Amino acid sequence: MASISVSKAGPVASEGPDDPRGRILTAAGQEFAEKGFEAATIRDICTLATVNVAAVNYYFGDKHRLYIESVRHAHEERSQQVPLPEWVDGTPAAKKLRDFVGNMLQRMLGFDHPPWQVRLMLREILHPTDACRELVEDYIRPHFTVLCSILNELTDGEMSPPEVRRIGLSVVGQCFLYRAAGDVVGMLIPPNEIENLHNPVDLADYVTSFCLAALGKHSPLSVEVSQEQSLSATSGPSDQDVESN
Amino acid sequence: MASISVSKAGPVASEGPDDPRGRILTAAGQEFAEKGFEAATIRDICTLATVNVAAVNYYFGDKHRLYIESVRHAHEERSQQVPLPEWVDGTPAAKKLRDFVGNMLQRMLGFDHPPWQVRLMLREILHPTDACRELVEDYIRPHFTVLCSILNELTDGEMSPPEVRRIGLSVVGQCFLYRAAGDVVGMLIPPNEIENLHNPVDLADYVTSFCLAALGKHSPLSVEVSQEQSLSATSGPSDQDVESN
DNA sequence: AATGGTTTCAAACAGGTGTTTCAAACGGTG
DNA sequence: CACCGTTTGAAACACCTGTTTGAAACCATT
Repeated sequence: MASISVSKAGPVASEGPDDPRGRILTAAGQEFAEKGFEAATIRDICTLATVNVAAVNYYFGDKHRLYIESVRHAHEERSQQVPLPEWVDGTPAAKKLRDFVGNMLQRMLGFDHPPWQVRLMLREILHPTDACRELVEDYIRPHFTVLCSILNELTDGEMSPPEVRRIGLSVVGQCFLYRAAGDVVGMLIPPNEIENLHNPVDLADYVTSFCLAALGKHSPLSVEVSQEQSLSATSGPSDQDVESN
Repeated sequence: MASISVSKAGPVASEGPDDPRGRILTAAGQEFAEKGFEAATIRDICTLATVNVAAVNYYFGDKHRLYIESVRHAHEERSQQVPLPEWVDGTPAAKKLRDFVGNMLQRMLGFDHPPWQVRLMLREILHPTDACRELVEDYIRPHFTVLCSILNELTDGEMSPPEVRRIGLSVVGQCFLYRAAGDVVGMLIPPNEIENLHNPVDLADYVTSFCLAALGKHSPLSVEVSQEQSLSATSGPSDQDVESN
Protein backbone atom coordinates (compact mmCIF):
# COMPACT_ATOMS: atom_id res chain seq x y z
CA MET A 1 0.00 0.00 0.00
CA ALA A 2 2.62 2.48 1.04
CA SER A 3 5.40 0.73 -0.80
CA ILE A 4 6.25 2.05 -4.22
CA SER A 5 8.39 -1.01 -4.90
CA VAL A 6 9.12 -1.79 -8.53
CA SER A 7 9.29 -5.39 -7.33
CA LYS A 8 9.64 -8.53 -9.43
CA ALA A 9 13.09 -7.71 -10.70
CA GLY A 10 13.35 -11.13 -12.33
CA PRO A 11 12.74 -11.87 -15.96
CA VAL A 12 9.20 -13.14 -15.54
CA ALA A 13 6.50 -13.41 -12.88
CA SER A 14 4.46 -16.39 -13.90
CA GLU A 15 2.29 -18.39 -11.54
CA GLY A 16 1.97 -22.12 -11.49
CA PRO A 17 2.47 -25.28 -9.51
CA ASP A 18 6.06 -25.75 -10.68
CA ASP A 19 7.07 -22.12 -11.03
CA PRO A 20 10.81 -22.06 -10.27
CA ARG A 21 10.72 -18.48 -9.03
CA GLY A 22 8.02 -19.33 -6.53
CA ARG A 23 9.82 -22.46 -5.40
CA ILE A 24 12.99 -20.45 -4.77
CA LEU A 25 11.02 -17.81 -2.88
CA THR A 26 9.45 -20.40 -0.59
CA ALA A 27 12.66 -22.34 -0.04
CA ALA A 28 14.57 -19.12 0.65
CA GLY A 29 11.94 -18.00 3.15
CA GLN A 30 12.23 -21.24 5.06
CA GLU A 31 16.01 -21.22 5.08
CA PHE A 32 16.31 -17.54 5.97
CA ALA A 33 13.71 -17.93 8.72
CA GLU A 34 15.52 -20.86 10.28
CA LYS A 35 19.16 -19.83 9.90
CA GLY A 36 19.23 -16.11 9.21
CA PHE A 37 20.61 -14.26 6.23
CA GLU A 38 24.29 -15.10 6.66
CA ALA A 39 23.99 -18.72 7.72
CA ALA A 40 21.52 -19.66 5.00
CA THR A 41 23.36 -20.61 1.82
CA ILE A 42 22.22 -20.22 -1.74
CA ARG A 43 23.21 -23.83 -2.38
CA ASP A 44 20.94 -25.16 0.37
CA ILE A 45 18.11 -22.96 -0.83
CA CYS A 46 18.47 -24.19 -4.38
CA THR A 47 18.72 -27.80 -3.28
CA LEU A 48 15.50 -27.38 -1.29
CA ALA A 49 13.85 -25.76 -4.29
CA THR A 50 15.24 -28.41 -6.69
CA VAL A 51 16.77 -25.70 -8.81
CA ASN A 52 20.24 -24.91 -10.06
CA VAL A 53 22.36 -22.41 -8.14
CA ALA A 54 22.47 -20.11 -11.14
CA ALA A 55 18.69 -19.71 -10.97
CA VAL A 56 18.78 -17.40 -7.98
CA ASN A 57 21.08 -15.07 -9.85
CA TYR A 58 18.92 -15.35 -12.94
CA TYR A 59 15.64 -14.56 -11.16
CA PHE A 60 16.73 -12.26 -8.36
CA GLY A 61 20.18 -10.92 -9.19
CA ASP A 62 21.86 -11.74 -5.91
CA LYS A 63 21.32 -13.12 -2.43
CA HIS A 64 20.36 -9.79 -0.90
CA ARG A 65 17.57 -9.09 -3.37
CA LEU A 66 16.35 -12.66 -2.92
CA TYR A 67 16.11 -11.98 0.81
CA ILE A 68 14.14 -8.77 0.30
CA GLU A 69 11.70 -10.53 -2.00
CA SER A 70 11.30 -13.49 0.32
CA VAL A 71 10.34 -11.21 3.22
CA ARG A 72 7.78 -9.51 1.00
CA HIS A 73 6.50 -12.89 -0.12
CA ALA A 74 6.23 -14.02 3.51
CA HIS A 75 4.06 -11.19 4.80
CA GLU A 76 1.88 -11.22 1.70
CA GLU A 77 1.20 -14.90 2.25
CA ARG A 78 0.62 -14.47 5.97
CA SER A 79 -1.84 -11.64 5.35
CA GLN A 80 -3.98 -14.01 3.33
CA GLN A 81 -3.58 -16.91 5.75
CA VAL A 82 -4.75 -14.99 8.83
CA PRO A 83 -6.74 -11.90 7.77
CA LEU A 84 -8.01 -9.35 10.24
CA PRO A 85 -11.42 -10.07 11.78
CA GLU A 86 -14.36 -8.02 10.53
CA TRP A 87 -17.15 -6.90 12.80
CA VAL A 88 -20.76 -5.96 12.23
CA ASP A 89 -21.84 -2.51 13.36
CA GLY A 90 -22.64 -2.33 17.02
CA THR A 91 -20.15 -4.97 18.11
CA PRO A 92 -18.96 -4.04 21.62
CA ALA A 93 -15.44 -2.67 21.68
CA ALA A 94 -14.50 -5.21 24.37
CA LYS A 95 -15.40 -8.06 22.05
CA LYS A 96 -13.49 -6.44 19.21
CA LEU A 97 -10.46 -6.23 21.47
CA ARG A 98 -10.75 -9.91 22.41
CA ASP A 99 -11.10 -10.87 18.76
CA PHE A 100 -8.15 -8.74 17.76
CA VAL A 101 -5.89 -10.14 20.46
CA GLY A 102 -6.94 -13.68 19.58
CA ASN A 103 -6.25 -12.97 15.93
CA MET A 104 -2.85 -11.49 16.72
CA LEU A 105 -1.83 -14.42 18.89
CA GLN A 106 -3.00 -16.84 16.24
CA ARG A 107 -0.99 -14.96 13.65
CA MET A 108 2.10 -14.86 15.86
CA LEU A 109 2.00 -18.26 17.49
CA GLY A 110 -0.23 -20.33 15.24
CA PHE A 111 -2.11 -23.25 16.66
CA ASP A 112 0.61 -25.58 15.61
CA HIS A 113 4.28 -24.55 15.50
CA PRO A 114 4.53 -21.12 13.92
CA PRO A 115 4.94 -21.14 10.14
CA TRP A 116 8.18 -19.99 8.64
CA GLN A 117 6.59 -16.79 7.36
CA VAL A 118 6.17 -15.50 10.91
CA ARG A 119 9.66 -16.49 11.98
CA LEU A 120 11.12 -14.71 8.96
CA MET A 121 9.15 -11.56 9.73
CA LEU A 122 10.25 -11.80 13.34
CA ARG A 123 13.89 -11.84 12.29
CA GLU A 124 13.30 -8.69 10.29
CA ILE A 125 11.63 -7.00 13.27
CA LEU A 126 14.46 -7.93 15.61
CA HIS A 127 17.34 -7.08 13.30
CA PRO A 128 15.88 -4.74 10.67
CA THR A 129 17.38 -4.56 7.21
CA ASP A 130 16.16 -2.90 4.02
CA ALA A 131 13.10 -5.14 4.01
CA CYS A 132 11.81 -3.77 7.31
CA ARG A 133 10.24 -0.51 6.20
CA GLU A 134 7.92 -2.20 3.75
CA LEU A 135 7.06 -4.87 6.32
CA VAL A 136 6.06 -2.19 8.81
CA GLU A 137 4.07 -0.07 6.41
CA ASP A 138 2.23 -2.87 4.62
CA TYR A 139 1.75 -5.35 7.45
CA ILE A 140 2.42 -4.08 10.97
CA ARG A 141 1.09 -0.52 10.84
CA PRO A 142 -2.34 -1.44 9.46
CA HIS A 143 -2.80 -3.98 12.24
CA PHE A 144 -1.58 -1.54 14.87
CA THR A 145 -3.94 1.13 13.57
CA VAL A 146 -6.90 -1.21 13.95
CA LEU A 147 -5.86 -1.98 17.51
CA CYS A 148 -5.60 1.71 18.34
CA SER A 149 -9.02 2.46 16.91
CA ILE A 150 -10.50 -0.32 19.04
CA LEU A 151 -8.82 1.05 22.14
CA ASN A 152 -10.00 4.54 21.27
CA GLU A 153 -13.55 3.30 20.94
CA LEU A 154 -13.18 1.39 24.18
CA THR A 155 -12.21 4.49 26.13
CA ASP A 156 -14.88 6.65 24.49
CA GLY A 157 -12.25 8.98 23.05
CA GLU A 158 -11.14 10.06 26.50
CA MET A 159 -7.49 9.39 25.78
CA SER A 160 -5.18 11.24 23.42
CA PRO A 161 -3.81 9.35 20.42
CA PRO A 162 -0.34 9.10 21.99
CA GLU A 163 -1.84 7.57 25.13
CA VAL A 164 -3.89 5.17 23.04
CA ARG A 165 -0.76 4.11 21.17
CA ARG A 166 1.01 3.47 24.45
CA ILE A 167 -1.82 1.21 25.61
CA GLY A 168 -1.65 -0.51 22.24
CA LEU A 169 2.03 -1.24 22.71
CA SER A 170 1.24 -2.75 26.11
CA VAL A 171 -1.19 -5.15 24.46
CA VAL A 172 1.22 -6.03 21.68
CA GLY A 173 4.11 -6.41 24.08
CA GLN A 174 2.38 -9.02 26.19
CA CYS A 175 1.77 -11.15 23.10
CA PHE A 176 5.10 -10.41 21.46
CA LEU A 177 7.03 -11.81 24.40
CA TYR A 178 5.68 -15.29 23.77
CA ARG A 179 6.62 -15.16 20.11
CA ALA A 180 10.06 -13.62 20.39
CA ALA A 181 11.23 -15.13 23.66
CA GLY A 182 9.06 -18.24 23.67
CA ASP A 183 11.97 -20.55 24.34
CA VAL A 184 13.04 -18.62 27.43
CA VAL A 185 9.45 -18.41 28.67
CA GLY A 186 9.34 -22.17 28.30
CA MET A 187 12.39 -22.44 30.54
CA LEU A 188 10.92 -20.14 33.20
CA ILE A 189 7.47 -21.71 33.35
CA PRO A 190 6.71 -25.40 34.08
CA PRO A 191 5.60 -27.26 30.94
CA ASN A 192 2.09 -28.14 32.14
CA GLU A 193 1.55 -24.52 33.13
CA ILE A 194 2.46 -23.50 29.58
CA GLU A 195 -0.27 -25.72 28.20
CA ASN A 196 -2.87 -24.63 30.71
CA LEU A 197 -2.36 -20.88 30.97
CA HIS A 198 -0.16 -19.81 28.10
CA ASN A 199 -1.86 -21.32 25.07
CA PRO A 200 -3.15 -18.93 22.40
CA VAL A 201 -6.82 -19.14 23.40
CA ASP A 202 -6.45 -18.67 27.15
CA LEU A 203 -3.77 -16.05 26.57
CA ALA A 204 -6.14 -14.01 24.43
CA ASP A 205 -8.74 -14.06 27.21
CA TYR A 206 -6.15 -13.14 29.80
CA VAL A 207 -4.45 -10.32 27.89
CA THR A 208 -7.83 -8.83 27.05
CA SER A 209 -8.98 -9.00 30.67
CA PHE A 210 -5.70 -7.53 31.88
CA CYS A 211 -6.07 -4.60 29.52
CA LEU A 212 -9.76 -4.05 30.24
CA ALA A 213 -9.08 -4.15 33.97
CA ALA A 214 -6.26 -1.64 33.63
CA LEU A 215 -8.64 0.68 31.77
CA GLY A 216 -11.26 0.22 34.48
CA LYS A 217 -13.70 -1.36 32.06
CA HIS A 218 -14.56 -4.29 34.26
CA SER A 219 -13.70 -5.88 37.58
CA PRO A 220 -9.96 -6.10 38.26
CA LEU A 221 -8.01 -9.28 37.71
CA SER A 222 -7.69 -10.27 41.36
CA VAL A 223 -11.33 -11.29 41.25
CA GLU A 224 -11.25 -14.23 38.89
CA VAL A 225 -13.10 -13.31 35.73
CA SER A 226 -15.25 -15.78 33.83
CA GLN A 227 -16.43 -13.97 30.76
CA GLU A 228 -15.10 -16.48 28.29
CA GLN A 229 -18.57 -17.35 27.05
CA SER A 230 -19.54 -13.77 26.38
CA LEU A 231 -16.24 -12.78 24.79
CA SER A 232 -14.36 -15.70 23.36
CA ALA A 233 -16.59 -16.49 20.39
CA THR A 234 -14.93 -14.78 17.48
CA SER A 235 -16.47 -13.78 14.21
CA GLY A 236 -13.19 -13.66 12.33
CA PRO A 237 -13.08 -15.28 8.90
CA SER A 238 -10.73 -18.05 9.97
CA ASP A 239 -10.18 -19.22 13.49
CA GLN A 240 -7.79 -22.02 12.79
CA ASP A 241 -4.37 -21.83 11.32
CA VAL A 242 -4.08 -22.36 7.61
CA GLU A 243 -0.77 -24.09 7.13
CA SER A 244 0.18 -24.06 3.49
CA ASN A 245 3.22 -25.83 2.01
CA MET B 1 24.78 -20.32 40.70
CA ALA B 2 23.10 -23.19 38.94
CA SER B 3 25.84 -23.62 36.42
CA ILE B 4 28.47 -26.20 37.17
CA SER B 5 30.60 -24.87 34.33
CA VAL B 6 34.28 -25.82 34.45
CA SER B 7 34.78 -22.54 32.57
CA LYS B 8 38.07 -20.85 31.74
CA ALA B 9 39.17 -23.50 29.30
CA GLY B 10 42.12 -21.38 28.25
CA PRO B 11 45.66 -21.75 29.50
CA VAL B 12 45.50 -19.03 32.09
CA ALA B 13 42.96 -16.71 33.70
CA SER B 14 44.96 -13.69 34.70
CA GLU B 15 43.45 -10.26 35.18
CA GLY B 16 44.98 -7.02 34.12
CA PRO B 17 44.61 -3.92 32.00
CA ASP B 18 46.19 -5.50 28.93
CA ASP B 19 45.04 -9.08 29.43
CA PRO B 20 44.72 -10.55 25.91
CA ARG B 21 42.03 -13.03 26.96
CA GLY B 22 39.88 -10.25 28.35
CA ARG B 23 40.44 -8.09 25.28
CA ILE B 24 39.32 -10.94 23.04
CA LEU B 25 36.27 -11.56 25.22
CA THR B 26 35.19 -7.93 25.02
CA ALA B 27 35.87 -7.60 21.31
CA ALA B 28 34.05 -10.86 20.61
CA GLY B 29 31.05 -9.74 22.65
CA GLN B 30 30.77 -6.52 20.68
CA GLU B 31 31.14 -8.23 17.32
CA PHE B 32 28.77 -11.08 18.17
CA ALA B 33 26.21 -8.60 19.57
CA GLU B 34 26.30 -6.48 16.45
CA LYS B 35 26.55 -9.08 13.70
CA GLY B 36 25.54 -12.42 15.18
CA PHE B 37 27.55 -15.60 15.48
CA GLU B 38 27.87 -16.43 11.79
CA ALA B 39 28.50 -12.96 10.42
CA ALA B 40 31.08 -12.02 13.03
CA THR B 41 34.53 -13.18 11.94
CA ILE B 42 37.44 -14.22 14.09
CA ARG B 43 39.68 -11.95 12.07
CA ASP B 44 37.56 -8.87 12.81
CA ILE B 45 37.38 -9.81 16.48
CA CYS B 46 41.15 -10.21 16.68
CA THR B 47 41.77 -6.98 14.84
CA LEU B 48 39.48 -5.18 17.30
CA ALA B 49 41.30 -6.82 20.20
CA THR B 50 44.73 -6.08 18.64
CA VAL B 51 45.61 -9.74 18.85
CA ASN B 52 46.74 -12.39 16.42
CA VAL B 53 44.13 -14.71 14.92
CA ALA B 54 45.80 -17.70 16.51
CA ALA B 55 45.10 -16.27 19.97
CA VAL B 56 41.43 -17.16 19.91
CA ASN B 57 42.32 -20.77 19.26
CA TYR B 58 45.01 -20.62 21.92
CA TYR B 59 42.75 -19.19 24.62
CA PHE B 60 39.34 -20.60 23.73
CA GLY B 61 39.84 -23.56 21.41
CA ASP B 62 37.42 -22.50 18.71
CA LYS B 63 34.86 -19.89 17.69
CA HIS B 64 31.94 -21.67 19.34
CA ARG B 65 33.55 -21.86 22.77
CA LEU B 66 34.58 -18.22 22.40
CA TYR B 67 30.94 -17.36 21.83
CA ILE B 68 29.78 -19.29 24.90
CA GLU B 69 32.37 -17.56 27.05
CA SER B 70 31.54 -14.12 25.66
CA VAL B 71 27.86 -14.56 26.54
CA ARG B 72 28.83 -15.60 30.06
CA HIS B 73 31.18 -12.64 30.27
CA ALA B 74 28.41 -10.33 29.09
CA HIS B 75 25.81 -11.22 31.69
CA GLU B 76 28.37 -11.32 34.48
CA GLU B 77 29.43 -7.79 33.60
CA ARG B 78 25.86 -6.57 33.24
CA SER B 79 24.92 -8.02 36.63
CA GLN B 80 27.55 -5.83 38.22
CA GLN B 81 26.71 -2.76 36.15
CA VAL B 82 23.00 -2.72 37.03
CA PRO B 83 22.38 -4.76 40.20
CA LEU B 84 18.91 -5.39 41.56
CA PRO B 85 17.51 -2.75 43.91
CA GLU B 86 17.41 -3.57 47.61
CA TRP B 87 14.62 -2.43 49.86
CA VAL B 88 14.36 -1.75 53.59
CA ASP B 89 11.70 -3.68 55.47
CA GLY B 90 8.29 -2.17 55.21
CA THR B 91 8.76 -0.72 51.75
CA PRO B 92 5.34 -0.74 50.03
CA ALA B 93 5.02 -3.43 47.38
CA ALA B 94 3.87 -0.81 44.87
CA LYS B 95 7.10 1.10 45.29
CA LYS B 96 9.09 -2.10 44.97
CA LEU B 97 7.29 -2.80 41.71
CA ARG B 98 8.07 0.66 40.39
CA ASP B 99 11.71 0.29 41.37
CA PHE B 100 11.94 -3.13 39.80
CA VAL B 101 10.40 -2.02 36.52
CA GLY B 102 12.64 1.03 36.44
CA ASN B 103 15.64 -1.17 37.10
CA MET B 104 14.62 -3.63 34.40
CA LEU B 105 14.10 -0.89 31.83
CA GLN B 106 17.41 0.65 32.73
CA ARG B 107 19.08 -2.71 32.34
CA MET B 108 17.38 -3.38 29.02
CA LEU B 109 17.43 0.05 27.42
CA GLY B 110 20.14 1.90 29.30
CA PHE B 111 20.00 5.64 29.55
CA ASP B 112 22.27 5.97 26.59
CA HIS B 113 22.24 3.50 23.71
CA PRO B 114 22.11 -0.01 25.11
CA PRO B 115 25.49 -1.55 25.81
CA TRP B 116 26.64 -4.49 23.75
CA GLN B 117 26.21 -6.84 26.69
CA VAL B 118 22.43 -6.47 26.53
CA ARG B 119 22.28 -6.83 22.78
CA LEU B 120 24.33 -10.01 22.97
CA MET B 121 22.05 -11.46 25.65
CA LEU B 122 19.05 -10.46 23.56
CA ARG B 123 20.37 -12.43 20.62
CA GLU B 124 20.70 -15.46 22.83
CA ILE B 125 17.13 -15.03 24.09
CA LEU B 126 15.75 -14.71 20.58
CA HIS B 127 17.73 -17.52 18.99
CA PRO B 128 18.89 -19.72 21.87
CA THR B 129 22.07 -21.77 21.58
CA ASP B 130 24.04 -23.70 24.17
CA ALA B 131 24.73 -20.52 26.09
CA CYS B 132 21.06 -19.89 26.79
CA ARG B 133 20.44 -22.27 29.70
CA GLU B 134 23.14 -20.70 31.82
CA LEU B 135 21.95 -17.21 30.90
CA VAL B 136 18.44 -18.08 32.05
CA GLU B 137 19.44 -19.77 35.28
CA ASP B 138 22.09 -17.29 36.38
CA TYR B 139 20.62 -14.05 35.12
CA ILE B 140 17.01 -14.13 33.99
CA ARG B 141 15.38 -16.50 36.49
CA PRO B 142 16.69 -14.70 39.60
CA HIS B 143 15.27 -11.42 38.31
CA PHE B 144 11.97 -13.01 37.38
CA THR B 145 11.71 -14.61 40.81
CA VAL B 146 12.12 -11.23 42.48
CA LEU B 147 9.37 -9.78 40.28
CA CYS B 148 7.02 -12.63 41.15
CA SER B 149 7.62 -12.22 44.87
CA ILE B 150 6.83 -8.51 44.58
CA LEU B 151 3.61 -9.28 42.70
CA ASN B 152 2.72 -11.92 45.27
CA GLU B 153 3.23 -9.42 48.07
CA LEU B 154 1.22 -6.85 46.12
CA THR B 155 -1.80 -9.12 45.84
CA ASP B 156 -1.57 -10.30 49.47
CA GLY B 157 -1.07 -13.89 48.35
CA GLU B 158 -4.51 -14.03 46.80
CA MET B 159 -3.21 -15.39 43.50
CA SER B 160 -1.71 -18.78 42.79
CA PRO B 161 1.94 -18.91 41.73
CA PRO B 162 1.00 -19.69 38.10
CA GLU B 163 -1.26 -16.64 38.01
CA VAL B 164 1.47 -14.51 39.54
CA ARG B 165 3.92 -15.73 36.93
CA ARG B 166 1.46 -14.81 34.19
CA ILE B 167 1.15 -11.28 35.55
CA GLY B 168 4.95 -11.16 35.73
CA LEU B 169 5.22 -12.03 32.06
CA SER B 170 2.78 -9.22 31.28
CA VAL B 171 5.06 -6.77 33.02
CA VAL B 172 8.18 -8.13 31.35
CA GLY B 173 6.49 -8.25 27.96
CA GLN B 174 5.62 -4.58 27.97
CA CYS B 175 9.26 -3.68 28.62
CA PHE B 176 10.71 -6.37 26.38
CA LEU B 177 8.91 -5.02 23.32
CA TYR B 178 10.88 -1.78 23.47
CA ARG B 179 14.18 -3.64 23.71
CA ALA B 180 13.60 -6.35 21.12
CA ALA B 181 11.47 -4.44 18.62
CA GLY B 182 12.63 -0.93 19.44
CA ASP B 183 13.36 -0.08 15.83
CA VAL B 184 9.86 -1.04 14.70
CA VAL B 185 8.31 0.85 17.62
CA GLY B 186 10.30 3.84 16.47
CA MET B 187 8.76 3.50 13.03
CA LEU B 188 5.21 3.25 14.43
CA ILE B 189 5.42 6.15 16.86
CA PRO B 190 6.35 9.75 16.01
CA PRO B 191 9.88 10.65 17.21
CA ASN B 192 8.86 13.36 19.67
CA GLU B 193 6.30 11.01 21.17
CA ILE B 194 9.08 8.48 21.75
CA GLU B 195 11.04 11.01 23.75
CA ASN B 196 8.06 12.20 25.74
CA LEU B 197 6.20 9.00 26.58
CA HIS B 198 8.50 6.10 25.80
CA ASN B 199 11.69 7.00 27.63
CA PRO B 200 12.86 4.66 30.39
CA VAL B 201 11.70 6.83 33.29
CA ASP B 202 8.19 7.62 32.06
CA LEU B 203 7.80 4.06 30.80
CA ALA B 204 8.56 2.70 34.25
CA ASP B 205 5.86 4.90 35.75
CA TYR B 206 3.41 3.91 33.05
CA VAL B 207 4.01 0.15 33.10
CA THR B 208 3.76 0.15 36.88
CA SER B 209 0.51 2.12 36.82
CA PHE B 210 -0.90 -0.12 34.10
CA CYS B 211 -0.15 -3.20 36.14
CA LEU B 212 -1.41 -1.74 39.43
CA ALA B 213 -4.60 -0.63 37.74
CA ALA B 214 -5.15 -4.07 36.25
CA LEU B 215 -4.75 -5.55 39.71
CA GLY B 216 -7.22 -3.02 41.10
CA LYS B 217 -4.61 -1.52 43.38
CA HIS B 218 -5.34 2.07 42.50
CA SER B 219 -7.47 4.18 40.20
CA PRO B 220 -7.65 2.91 36.62
CA LEU B 221 -5.55 4.42 33.86
CA SER B 222 -8.33 6.37 32.20
CA VAL B 223 -8.16 8.82 35.05
CA GLU B 224 -4.75 10.33 34.61
CA VAL B 225 -2.50 9.31 37.47
CA SER B 226 0.11 11.59 38.99
CA GLN B 227 1.86 9.54 41.59
CA GLU B 228 5.34 10.06 40.21
CA GLN B 229 6.50 11.87 43.31
CA SER B 230 5.40 9.11 45.64
CA LEU B 231 6.67 6.27 43.48
CA SER B 232 9.44 7.31 41.17
CA ALA B 233 12.20 7.89 43.69
CA THR B 234 14.18 4.67 43.64
CA SER B 235 16.45 3.33 46.31
CA GLY B 236 18.45 1.15 43.95
CA PRO B 237 22.21 1.22 44.29
CA SER B 238 22.77 2.82 40.89
CA ASP B 239 20.22 4.81 38.97
CA GLN B 240 22.37 5.81 36.08
CA ASP B 241 23.89 3.58 33.48
CA VAL B 242 27.45 2.51 34.01
CA GLU B 243 28.93 2.28 30.56
CA SER B 244 32.25 0.52 30.69
CA ASN B 245 34.52 0.04 27.70
C1' DA C 1 73.84 -16.96 30.82
C1' DA C 2 71.11 -21.02 30.02
C1' DT C 3 66.88 -23.33 30.54
C1' DG C 4 62.07 -24.52 29.61
C1' DG C 5 57.44 -23.30 29.57
C1' DT C 6 54.32 -19.77 27.88
C1' DT C 7 52.71 -16.60 24.63
C1' DT C 8 52.79 -14.27 20.05
C1' DC C 9 53.21 -14.03 15.14
C1' DA C 10 53.05 -14.51 9.96
C1' DA C 11 51.95 -17.80 6.88
C1' DA C 12 49.57 -21.49 5.03
C1' DC C 13 45.69 -24.90 4.76
C1' DA C 14 41.37 -27.04 3.53
C1' DG C 15 36.86 -26.12 2.87
C1' DG C 16 32.79 -23.35 1.82
C1' DT C 17 30.84 -18.96 0.02
C1' DG C 18 28.36 -15.94 -3.57
C1' DT C 19 28.75 -15.26 -8.14
C1' DT C 20 29.79 -15.93 -13.11
C1' DT C 21 30.43 -18.31 -17.28
C1' DC C 22 29.00 -20.44 -21.39
C1' DA C 23 27.07 -24.16 -23.61
C1' DA C 24 23.00 -27.10 -23.80
C1' DA C 25 17.97 -27.67 -23.58
C1' DC C 26 13.56 -25.75 -24.06
C1' DG C 27 9.37 -23.78 -26.33
C1' DG C 28 6.68 -21.00 -28.92
C1' DT C 29 6.63 -18.62 -33.80
C1' DG C 30 7.66 -17.73 -38.69
C1' DC D 1 11.82 -27.37 -39.76
C1' DA D 2 14.64 -23.41 -38.56
C1' DC D 3 14.82 -19.58 -35.80
C1' DC D 4 15.67 -17.09 -31.45
C1' DG D 5 14.73 -15.43 -26.96
C1' DT D 6 14.20 -17.73 -22.55
C1' DT D 7 15.52 -20.91 -19.19
C1' DT D 8 18.49 -24.53 -17.18
C1' DG D 9 22.89 -26.95 -16.13
C1' DA D 10 27.64 -28.25 -14.62
C1' DA D 11 31.75 -26.30 -13.86
C1' DA D 12 34.80 -22.80 -12.66
C1' DC D 13 36.10 -18.41 -10.43
C1' DA D 14 37.73 -15.38 -6.90
C1' DC D 15 37.27 -14.64 -2.35
C1' DC D 16 36.69 -15.34 2.53
C1' DT D 17 36.09 -18.50 6.39
C1' DG D 18 37.80 -21.08 10.77
C1' DT D 19 41.67 -23.44 11.95
C1' DT D 20 46.51 -25.10 12.22
C1' DT D 21 51.36 -24.85 11.92
C1' DG D 22 56.02 -24.09 13.38
C1' DA D 23 59.19 -20.84 14.43
C1' DA D 24 60.24 -16.62 16.89
C1' DA D 25 59.81 -13.74 21.17
C1' DC D 26 59.11 -13.43 25.86
C1' DC D 27 60.03 -14.21 30.79
C1' DA D 28 60.60 -16.01 35.22
C1' DT D 29 63.72 -19.44 37.35
C1' DT D 30 68.02 -21.83 37.85
